[in-house]
This record gives sequence, C-alpha cells and structure tokens, in this order.
Amino acid sequence: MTLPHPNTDQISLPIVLAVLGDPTRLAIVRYLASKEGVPLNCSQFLDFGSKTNLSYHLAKLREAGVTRAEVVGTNRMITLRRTDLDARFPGLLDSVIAAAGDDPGLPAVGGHDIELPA
Amino acid sequence: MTLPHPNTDQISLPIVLAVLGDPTRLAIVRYLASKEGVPLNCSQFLDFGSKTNLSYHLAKLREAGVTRAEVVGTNRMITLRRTDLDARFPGLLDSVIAAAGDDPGLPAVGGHDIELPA
DNA sequence: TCCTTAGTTCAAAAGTTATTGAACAATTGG
DNA sequence: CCAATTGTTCAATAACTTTTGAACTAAGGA
Repeated sequence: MTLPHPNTDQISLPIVLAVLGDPTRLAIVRYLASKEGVPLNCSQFLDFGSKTNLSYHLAKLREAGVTRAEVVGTNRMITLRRTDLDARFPGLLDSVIAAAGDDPGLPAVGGHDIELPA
Repeated sequence: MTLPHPNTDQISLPIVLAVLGDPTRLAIVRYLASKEGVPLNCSQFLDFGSKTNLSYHLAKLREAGVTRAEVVGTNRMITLRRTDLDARFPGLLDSVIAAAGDDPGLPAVGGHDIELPA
C-alpha cells in the first residue's frame, strides 16, 4: 500500500506555486517545516481544516511533490520533500518559508504542544 | 491616470504564489525578468495570449504587486517590481525565475527580437 | 470477532478563475 | 476633426477549486 508521488524530475514549478498559493496548504507546509524530520500524521493538522478537507489538501500537496506520505498501519506519515524540492528548485522552499514567517497577514505556526507522558 | 498598485508591505505571499502559479503569468514574469530594466507595453506579450486575456493576467500581476504598470500615453509600460519583491520576500523571485529556467516542461523565454532601425 | 481509530472516496454545492468577443474609452497623428 | 492604436470593461461561458457530510475501507486492539 503505497500512495502515488511524482518523481523529483516530474515536479512542476507552476503546480508547486499554485499549490503553495492556497493559505491552508501554505500553513500546512509551514508547520511541516517547523517540525522538520518529525513525521506527522493527518490528525496533527486538524487545526487547519476538517478531516475531509485535510485529506483533499494533503493529496494536493502530495501530488504536487511537496510532501511525501508513507502508509504506516492506519496512519499516513507526512513529511516535507525538502531534499527533492531543494534539488529541483534550489532556494525556493527556503524563501517561501522565510517569507511566510515574515508575513504579518499569516498566522504564526501553531504550537501543537505535545503532551509528554508523565 | 495612475493604476492601483499595492504598497510593498501590502504584498501577500499566498496571493503572489497563486498568481505565479498560472503558466501564462509565469511566462510573462520570466519574460519581464529577461528584459529587466526595459519597460514593455502590453502588445509585447501577445505571444502569451489574446489582448483581452493579457489585460486580465496583467491586471492580476499588478494587483498582486508583482508588476508595475505606468500609463504613458495610450500605453501601459510594464515592469517587474523586483526591488519591492526582493525587499518583501528575499530570494523568492530569484529562485522562481531560476527554477522556471530549469524546468524543461516550460517553454524557453521567447526571442521577441527587436527590429532596430537601420 | 467487534469496536475504534485513521483516513479516503463520492456526490453535491458553492465559489473562483480563465477565456472569449463585442463594445467602449483615451491618446496620438494626419 | 477623423482615424488608428492601445488597452479596458462587460457579459457570458467553461472549467476548475474548495468545502461539506455521508458512506466507506483498512488496520489495530480488546
């Protein structure tokens, strides 16, 4: 059970830009970038939309080649395709994330503080 | 007769990304970047669409803060807002233009060779 | 096995964007 | 003034995107 992803060389600039041009998806990518290296499942994005809506936006991100989704049991572990994006479009992701961080029109990346077991 | 443009600090990242996510507009921006410093009027973009359609796309670019349009007689001289974009979103425009140049899925920037007077 | 959890799929509705042609406005040159 | 040039606006349409709830699948635990 693997989900379809484009190869690195199939990632298209206009599609990536259009996908990042949606505020919900930009927020998701910002959050992923802030937790880089940590695979997150879909429930951890529920602040950004309903379950159904997230399924839609996460599929868009995956199909554009921005994220990778790995099936682990009933979970989809989502990661940023940072290495692939940097190889394909050097500097693009960094400048987008830096720009999003500076944009006062966008919400700060949420805490999502993890409750650690006592 | 001046056309409305956002101030530099009003330029919004998701809007810029969405605007650049359209292939026609990305081509226009690439062309503008390749002719940087040279103000172009709308007719010089006719390769990218019909007159009406260009009016639509150029308005989107202008309203997003990506281009500036100056009224000179019956012409609108179009320029990239490179300085403003670089100030607002450092590195973004450069990485987008570099990425577009590398994307084999996108057409090369057209020649539009100017006929110099003899 | 049954129940729960995680996420997808489907169809409908609502909203947005892109494209077109016809009509229009404004400036320039003859 | 008249005609040409430059570009906009309008209305219609087509196409696409986003959002929603209900139904569904698949894996895991009791």
